[in-house]
Amino acid sequence: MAKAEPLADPNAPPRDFAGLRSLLIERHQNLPKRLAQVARFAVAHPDEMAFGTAASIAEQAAVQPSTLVRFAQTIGYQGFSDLQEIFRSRLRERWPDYEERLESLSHRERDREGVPSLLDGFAQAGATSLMRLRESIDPDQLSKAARLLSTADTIYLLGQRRAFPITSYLAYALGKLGVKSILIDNVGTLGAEQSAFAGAQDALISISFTPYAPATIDLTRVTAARGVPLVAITDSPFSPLTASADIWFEVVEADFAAFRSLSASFCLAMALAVSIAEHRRGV
Amino acid sequence: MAKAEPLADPNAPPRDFAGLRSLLIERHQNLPKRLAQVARFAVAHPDEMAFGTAASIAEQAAVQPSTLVRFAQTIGYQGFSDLQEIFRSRLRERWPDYEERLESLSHRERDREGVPSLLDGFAQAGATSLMRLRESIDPDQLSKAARLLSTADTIYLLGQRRAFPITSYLAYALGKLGVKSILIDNVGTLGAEQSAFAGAQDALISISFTPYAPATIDLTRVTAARGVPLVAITDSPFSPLTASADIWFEVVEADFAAFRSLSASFCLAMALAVSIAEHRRGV
DNA sequence: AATTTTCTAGAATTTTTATTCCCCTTCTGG
DNA sequence: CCAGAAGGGGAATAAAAATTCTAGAAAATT
Repeated sequence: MAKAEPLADPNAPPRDFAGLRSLLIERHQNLPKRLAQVARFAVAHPDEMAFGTAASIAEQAAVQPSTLVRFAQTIGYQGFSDLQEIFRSRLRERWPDYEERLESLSHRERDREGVPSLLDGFAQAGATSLMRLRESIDPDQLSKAARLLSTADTIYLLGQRRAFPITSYLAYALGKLGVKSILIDNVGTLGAEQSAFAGAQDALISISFTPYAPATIDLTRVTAARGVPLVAITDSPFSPLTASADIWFEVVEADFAAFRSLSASFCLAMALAVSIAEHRRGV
Repeated sequence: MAKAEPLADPNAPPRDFAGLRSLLIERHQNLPKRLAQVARFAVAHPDEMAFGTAASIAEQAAVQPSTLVRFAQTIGYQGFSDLQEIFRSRLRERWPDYEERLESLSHRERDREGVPSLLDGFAQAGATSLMRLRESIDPDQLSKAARLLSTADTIYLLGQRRAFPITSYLAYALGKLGVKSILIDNVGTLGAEQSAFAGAQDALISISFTPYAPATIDLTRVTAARGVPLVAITDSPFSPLTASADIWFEVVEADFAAFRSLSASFCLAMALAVSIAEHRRGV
C-alpha cells in the first residue's frame, strides 16, 4: 500500500486485440503451466473469451475460474472482466483489413494520455464510417436507384439541417454532370412551392437523419404521395422516410465528441450522382 | 417430460438475427413508446446489445433496465438474457448472417479485375484524404485558429459552390455548440449586405477551392480589408485567400472519377468548430 | 535433501446483474 | 370527464458471476 506507483506504467497491458495477442504469444513460454495453458486457449479461441463467463471459459480451458483472474492480473489487467473487454472490442469492430489501417492511425493519436486530438478523432470517425458504408450498401440497390433516377426528367433534392450540406453538394455535382436537378432549400419556407411541379416523370432524393427535420418529412410525404418516385438516404429502417420510399439506403455514421461524421453520406451521394450520369449516358 | 411440444410455435420469437431484425422493424410501430425506443436502439446498435449489460444498454437507450426485460418478454423471449443470445450469435458467426454474406459476395463481383466500384472508389478517396489531413495539419495552427475565432463576437461563414456544403454545415454545428455565426449564403446576391456589419470584433471563415468562386474571393477581400480577422481553408498556398488570411489551412483532397472528396475539409471544419466551442467554454 | 518460493485448486466472499413487483402515470373508450 | 387498462419508473430481490483468500502442492534454490 505504501509503495509508490509510476503514473505511466511501462508494463501497462495493451488495450487492443492485436497487441494483446502478440504479448500472449511472446510471454507464453515464460508463464507458469496453468497460465500458459490459458494463454494458449485465449489465442486459439478468442470468440469464447469474448462471450463466455469466467466459469464456462475455465471449464473449456480446463482450469479453475480463479486461474483466469490470476492470469489476467499477471499480465497486468485489473481482473478477468478487464481482460475480457479486449476480446469483446475485437468483435465490436470487425473489419479485418481495416484494423491494421487504424493501427497506424493510433500512432500519433495520443496528444496526451491516450486522448485523441479533435482532428484525429474526427478523421477516425470519418474513416470508420466509410469502411462501414462499403460493407453495408448493396451495390444492386445502388444500381437500381441510379436507374430509377436516371429516367427522371428533373431530380428534386430535399434535405434540411444536418442533411442540407449533402443535398447542396448533390445540386453542385449533378449540375457539373449535366443532370437536371432542383434543390429544395426551403428558403423563405417556399419548399412546398419549390417542389410543387414535381410529377411522376420526375424523381425526388430525400435525405434525413435523426432527429428528422419536420420540413423534410412533410415535404417528402406530400411529394411522394403525388406519385413522384422517391429515393431516400437515412440512418435507420425506422426513419419516417422509408415508408414512402421506392428505394432507401441506411447510412450509419460513426461519431466523435457527440458529432456524427458526414463522410459516408457524402460518399454515397457522390457514388449515386456519378452512377446516374453513367446511366444517362446510355451505359 | 412426456408432454408433447409443438415443433413450430407460430408465436415463437426468431432465433436468428435477421429474423429478429425484421420482426423489430415490422412491429416497432405498434409497440408502446418505450418499447419502440428499445426496438430502435436494438436495430441501430446490435453490437451494444450483444455485449452490454442490461444496465449499460438501458442507459444508452435512455430507458430503465426493467424496460429491457419487459421488451424481451413482450416479443416472446423469456427474458433479457434470452434475447441477448440472439445478438451474440450474430457476432459469433464470423460472417454475421446470410444477408450480409450475400452482400459481400456481390461486392467482389462488382470490382472484378481490380476496377473498384464507384462506392469503393469514393470511400477510398475519402479515407485517403483523411489520412493525409492528419499528416498535413499542424495542431498548433488549429489551436491558434480556434483561439482567434473564439474571441470573435460573431463568426461569419463564407463559401460558395463546392465549398458551400462545408460552410452550411459549420453554420449548423456552431449553432448547436452555442457559438454565434452568420452564414453568408449569397442568396439573391445579397452577400455584400450579409457581411456588411462584420467588424474587427468579429471574424470570418472563408473556404474556397480551385477554381475559386469569384464571389468568395471578392467578398473575402473586402471584408478582410475592413479589418475582420480571417481564417481561410483552401487547397493551395497560391490561393487568392491566403494573402489576406491571418491563418490559413491547406487541405488537399484525393479524388476519384474526377470528383474530389470533401471528407478532409469537413473533418477540419468539425475539429475547428468543436475547438472554438471548447476555447469559449473553458478559457 | 531441506527450505524457501511460487503456483494452484477450491471454498468463501463480495460484487455485479437480471429480474420481479409495486405503485404511480398516461392513455383509451365510454 | 371518468373509469379502467395498459405502460413505465424505480426500489427490492434473487441469481449469477467475478474476485479474494487460504491451505496445500509443486518447483526452484541452496
